[in-house]
Parts: sequence; C-alpha cells; structure tokens
Amino acid sequence: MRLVGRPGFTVIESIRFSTTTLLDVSANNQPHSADQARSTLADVAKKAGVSGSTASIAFSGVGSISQSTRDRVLKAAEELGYFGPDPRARSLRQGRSGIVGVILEDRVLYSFRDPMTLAALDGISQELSPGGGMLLLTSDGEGEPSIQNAVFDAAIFMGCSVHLARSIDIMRRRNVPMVAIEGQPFDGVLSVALDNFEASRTIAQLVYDLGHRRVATITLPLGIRRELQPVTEEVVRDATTAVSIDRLLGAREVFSDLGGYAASNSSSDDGFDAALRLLDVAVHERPTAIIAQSDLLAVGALRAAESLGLRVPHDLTVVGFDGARIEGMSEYDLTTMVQPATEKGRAAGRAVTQMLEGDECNDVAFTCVLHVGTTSAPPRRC
Amino acid sequence: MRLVGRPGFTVIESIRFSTTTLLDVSANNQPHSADQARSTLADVAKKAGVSGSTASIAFSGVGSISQSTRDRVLKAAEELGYFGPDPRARSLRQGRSGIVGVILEDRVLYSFRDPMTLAALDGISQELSPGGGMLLLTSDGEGEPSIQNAVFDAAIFMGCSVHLARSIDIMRRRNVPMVAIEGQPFDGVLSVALDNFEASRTIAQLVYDLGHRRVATITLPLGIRRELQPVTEEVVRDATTAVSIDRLLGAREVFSDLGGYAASNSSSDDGFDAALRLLDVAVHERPTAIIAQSDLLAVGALRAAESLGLRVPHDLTVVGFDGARIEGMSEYDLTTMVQPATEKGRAAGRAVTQMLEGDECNDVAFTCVLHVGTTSAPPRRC
DNA sequence: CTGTTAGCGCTTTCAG
DNA sequence: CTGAAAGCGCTAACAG
Repeated sequence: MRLVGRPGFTVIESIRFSTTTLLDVSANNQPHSADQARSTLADVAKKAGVSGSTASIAFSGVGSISQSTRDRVLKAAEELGYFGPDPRARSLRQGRSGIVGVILEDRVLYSFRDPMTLAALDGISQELSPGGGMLLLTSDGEGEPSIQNAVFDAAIFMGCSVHLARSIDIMRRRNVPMVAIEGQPFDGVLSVALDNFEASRTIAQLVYDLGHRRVATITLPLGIRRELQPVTEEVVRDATTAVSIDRLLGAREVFSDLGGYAASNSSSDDGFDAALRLLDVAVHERPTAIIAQSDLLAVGALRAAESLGLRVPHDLTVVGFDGARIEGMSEYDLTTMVQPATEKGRAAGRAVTQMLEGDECNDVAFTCVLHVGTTSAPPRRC
Repeated sequence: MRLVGRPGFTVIESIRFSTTTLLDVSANNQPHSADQARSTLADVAKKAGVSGSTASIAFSGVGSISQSTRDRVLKAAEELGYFGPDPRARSLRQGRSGIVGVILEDRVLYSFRDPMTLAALDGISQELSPGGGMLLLTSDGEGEPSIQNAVFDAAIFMGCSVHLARSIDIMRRRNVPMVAIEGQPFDGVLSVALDNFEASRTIAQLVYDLGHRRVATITLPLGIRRELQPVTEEVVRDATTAVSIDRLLGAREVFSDLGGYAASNSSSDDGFDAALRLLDVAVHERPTAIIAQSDLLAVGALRAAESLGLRVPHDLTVVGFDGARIEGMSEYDLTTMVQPATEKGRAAGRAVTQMLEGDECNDVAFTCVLHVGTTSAPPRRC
C-alpha cells in the first residue's frame, strides 16, 4: 500500500486556555517563588488541627485513624485544593518510586517497529505491580547520563551491550535490581536468555539437510553503524549486538563460512534491500537459500524474490527467525524458529517484581521451536 | 502466516549470581537497615574534606569549582563507590523529575498494536529533552491511583475521556502541564486535535459520490465493553471514545442512518470478524461499500471480502482511515484518509517541553488528507 | 488513636 | 571559590 501526499496542519487559537491559566503554569516554574496555589500536607494538617503524621495516615491509609479525624483531614484538604501527597517526596522518603526503567537499545522509533520488542514490552507491563509504570529510556551511547539520572527502582535492559558497563556498575552499587533480556552476561544482572545460538543452528541444519549448499544470510544490525553492509570478518569482530552474533555463529556451525549482508534494521524494507544484493547476481552465483535473522527480514527477502521473478520455495528457500505474526503474509507460511517473546517480557517483569520484594531469583532461559512452513524446500536442480 | 506450537522454556540455575549478591539486594529492602553499601553525597564530602554544597557542585557542574577540589571530591567518591546523586532526592529538591507521563487509554498490549499510537509515541519521544524519559501508564478505570501516585512533571493523554476527570483535576491543581492527543476538550488540558469529523465526512462523501447507497461501517471500539457488537443507537449514546464517535458522526453527515459493527479493537482480525457479519448475508442486503474507521480494520474487511470470493473494488468498495503503512498490503492501494500521526506526537512532545519551560502554548489541530487508492469504485449494477 | 521527632539525600541561597 | 544553613514534602519510629 503506497500513500501519497503529506497531510498539512494548522495551528488554531486556543479557546479554552485563558492567558491566566498559562501564566499560572509559568509562574510555577520560577523555583521557590511564593506559590500560593500549591498547598502541602503540612498545611492541611494545620488547617485540620492535627499533626502531620495523622494527616499522612488519612491519605495513605497505613496505620489506624478514627473516621471522624480522617473526615476532618479530607475536608480540610478539599478546602485547600490539596489532592494527595507529592509523589516525588514520597518516593524520596520511601526509597521507592514504583517505576521500572526499561532501557531500549535503539531509538524508541526502531524498538517500536520490532514486533519482538513490543511483545516483550507487553509482557513486562503485564507483570508489573498495578500502580507501577514503565519508564522508557534509550541507550544511544550518549544516553548513559539519562540512565544515571532517571528515577526508577529496577531496570530491565532490552539487550545490553558493553557500552552500558558503566551504567550497570552504578546501578549495581545503588542496589538497583537489573534484568537483561538477551543481553551479554553481566555480573549482577539477572539474565533472561533465549537459545539464539542453538536455534539458529537448528534452522541452518534444516536448510543443510534439504540439500542447500550455496546459502547466504541476512543478519540483524551487527554494530553501532546501522547500515546495510556485507558481513565481513572485520564487521563480525567489531559487532556489539549479542543476539545477531549468536544467531550468526549458530548458523556457522553448519555453514562454516556463512556470509551475506547485515541489514540496517529489522524491517521488511531492509530485508528487501539486503536480499536484492544477494539475489540480483548471475544465476550460478545466486544463493539457493537465505537464512534471515528475523521474520521481518525474511518477509523482505520474499518480496525481493518476487520482484525478481523467483518463486519461493521452488527457486529459493527463505527461512526466518522469531515466529512473528506478520500482517498480510497469508500467502506464505514462513519456515522459522518461534520464540516466546511475550514470555520473555513476563519473565523479566516477574523477576524485577520479585527482586524488589527481596526474593531470590534465578536466571531464566527460553528455547525456540522450529516451525516448518512452506518457504523451504530442496534446491532446484540446475 | 500461521504458526504452530508453543515454545517451551526452562529455568536454569544461575551461574553468575552468588547468593551473596542476592542477599545484598534483599537486605536493601529492609527499610532503614544499616546499609553500609550505599554512601551519600554527604559521606563523600566528609571524606574529601569539603562541604556538601561543594561536593554537589562537583557532580552537577552548576556553579564554579576549582579543578583540584573537584578532583579531590571525585576521588573520594570513587573510593566510596559513590556514583552520583540519587535521582529521587534530586527530583524532590528541584521539583523536577525529567519524566513525562504518557497515559494510554488501553492496556499497553493494545496500544502497542495500533500503528497510530506507536507513531504518536515515537513523535513524543523525538521531542522530549534528551535526558527525559516517557513513563507509560494505563488508565484502565482502576488505574486512576497510579496516575495520582506516579512521578512525572507533565502528562500526555492519548485520548482522554470522562473517567479521567478526577486525575485531570488533581494534575491541574498540582500545576502539572497536560496535553491530550485527540481527547475530549478538558479545561486546562492543551489539545492536539485531528479533524476526525470532517475527514470522516470527506471520505463518506467520496463513497456517496461514487454512487453507493447501501453502505455499512466498522467502527473502532465505542465504549468500555470492547467487544464486537452492532452499532445500535444505545451503543452510540453510551460511547466514551471521542475518536470513534467523531468519525461515526462525520460519516453520518452523508449517510444519516449509517450502521454496522463496532470492532473489539483496531486490528485486521477484528476487522475481518466484523466484515464477515456485514458481508455474509443475502446479496441484495449486502452493502456495496464498507467504511472502516481504521486501516487495520479495512485490511480485515479486504480479507473477509476475499474469503467470500468478493473482488475489491469490483464487488465491494472498502475505505479506511489513518494512512498506515501496513506490511503486505502491496496488492491493494487502500483508499483512506491519511493522518499525520507522528506529527501529532511531536506536537504533544513539543508542547509539554515548552510548558515546562514556562512558555505559552496554543492548541494545535491537524488535518487529514484524502488518498484515493484502488479499493474504491462505483457499485456494480445488479 | 494521635502527636513528636527525625530525617530520606540533595541543592541552593547567602555569607565569607 | 567554598562553607553553613535551610529546607523540598513526606513518612515512620516511638511515645503518649
């Protein structure tokens, strides 16, 4: 589906915002100005004629208080326009904010486009305590300080690589529980792992057993430079993304010198571009099978094959990784390794919750399951 | 693409976590226990032989300090294993946490499945100040307390309906800047709007002008009960979702008694289900056109048409809404209203940033652009 | 059941 | 350039 044209936009005059309202807001930004608008629990207590601690109890419900006193406090609060304790102060006092930091490897943009990441995020959110929220942070190298300054009680890394070492060190010293989903092993970071290496070997073995010998791969981004590039030994050596490396090395257990292209991202468009490079060559050089490191990449490869007039699996075998449900792929049933993406997130969410409660936690490892679809077949005899 | 089997999982013994480490963590959970591990800025200052304020400057960089003093402080910190100020304390003192709360209407799960929501989230994240994060919160009716207790400086509502009135009230009193993307108008909440009503009328008019008179709609969820249901007047009356209502009423400007089904979510599967109900009837009762309130729903309708052997646009016209790029739709070029989803997010992000800086802000309104594709045509003569 | 007392850990005037 | 003092707003012991 192609779309044309860019929608325009218009700024309209606000009819609901009085200037006064806006000035109030800005006045609030002058730190420590005499701000009459905001009243504190102490004010409420005074007005209700009780002590601060009693007023606190009236709101938090922790501890016992007579109905009449509570009513008096609540009434005073109402009159002062006070609506409950300031979360910032509470979090300092209690040493708890209720926030779990989720550190994304990529720009939010890319993470959101990856169905596996989304599934994991969904899993995490399912397991967080009801009042808790997920604070999305990115670790774009530059982002370290944001990790160090952000308010959260526990951290979940969506894949964590070496450049996070310092942040991890700091978190560890602060006794902040940490969980990494498919990250490199790190001391003090609980690991939620996937058998990327094994699974990749399994599916490569399937391709091998079908009889393919001229095989190429399309990998997930391998390093910091997210651009379409050939998988050279240099690139492999400098790679930082554990997942991509594991999947590559797993496949190389079967095809020892497996090469191909590293995609700039896990999207079908990037898979398309990479596949074109692999397929748009002389017939006798063209691979008879493509091992893609994600289903999105595989879908791109399928499209590229179509565009070159190649039929799958007759002329080309394509296998993926993930087991993503991809809209519009109804004509193909992709051969792939199905991973429990949501479960990974749930396990991570459960782990941080438990660790915050002081319980002990063990590492968790998930395994993928091979799904043989209709995109894989023996190579055609030439 | 169908997938079979559920991957298994295994719990393995941790080899990297010593029991000691885990006990440290749990020890930390006993509030106010003598926790020697965590040292404070005051400790560092004492050790370095400087005052707390000087130590603070050494870390924050605000204010002037001699190189030698700074080094001394940093060295002391290093020795104590102190790695920078506690964000919680800082946020209390400064009255700023750097966090922007994003309140999702739905479970995180559903929000993540909707491309328009994701685009908006991406837009927001682009505009937040570098160190800032997005705190994802859900407002599942029950979730009000979480909004009230969470730590954030500004709030962005992804559509906000009446049941948030109380939370909004509280935020307003706390002088927390608020922005609503496509929400109902609320006093003190800056609005980032989309011309849902107008746009919907526009595309309905297109359908009318093509000659269609037997037309049905598939709406986004209309109320709290997210289930496939006929669009009855009762349902419309009780509807809470502004976007769905606006789009429905816009279309009804053209087809005054437009009916159909309310989907349980914006997904192609839900669109499929709804479309089947509409299409799997006697020929003379079958609508000649379907107006879907989202592209995902429209895609489902296309699939349903296919499954019934109807050809689009020959036997059925399908129009959508959003202008989503949907993977695998290459065979169709959907007629739809293209909305600037990422821009909406950016506008919201920019607005909160400005408001936090004390600047004045106006409401913003975006407009959709009609894209005429290949899924719309005059009805076939019977 | 309620009040008193002490901070949570940090930053920010304001003097020196 | 550095130090002393004063809280940010709240909660949790511990007495009464």
